[in-house]
Amino acid sequence: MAYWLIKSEPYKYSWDQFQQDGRTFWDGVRNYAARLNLRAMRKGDEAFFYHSNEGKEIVGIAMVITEAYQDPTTTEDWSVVDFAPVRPMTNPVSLARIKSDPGLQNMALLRLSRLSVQPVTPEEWNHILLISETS
DNA sequence: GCCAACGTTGGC
DNA sequence: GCCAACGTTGGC
Repeated sequence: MAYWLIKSEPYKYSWDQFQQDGRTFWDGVRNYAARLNLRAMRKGDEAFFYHSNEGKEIVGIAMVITEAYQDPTTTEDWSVVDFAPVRPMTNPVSLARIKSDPGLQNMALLRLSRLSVQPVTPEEWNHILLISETS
């Protein structure tokens, strides 16, 4: 079981919209590193749902329900993954909070800020959940 | 709105 | 295969 972080600009696709939809296919990835990460996802993996640009915080948890398949919005070789919402974070965890935490300095979110689909280590995952529950 | 970071494209 | 130019992302 692996952990991930997926980014969305809330004005394009927000956590609220995601919860209303009940499931969605994650399209629009046009970056090779992000594509590689999408294709490495397995059913049951969980991902933090992060609002970029506006909010700049982790707002919820999503689960992989269908592994990577051809992006239906293009004939080129890109993939999408189906996600369903699991639950909102107890409290959102902001980018500023992550930046200020000595234990989270190696997160891809900080080091590879432009990567829209990125792996999260189990340690980072648990640490962020703890922050969410205690802040 | 600006700009740094960085991935991609294309000329050589 | 190198690297300059360019476009995009995303924080501030």
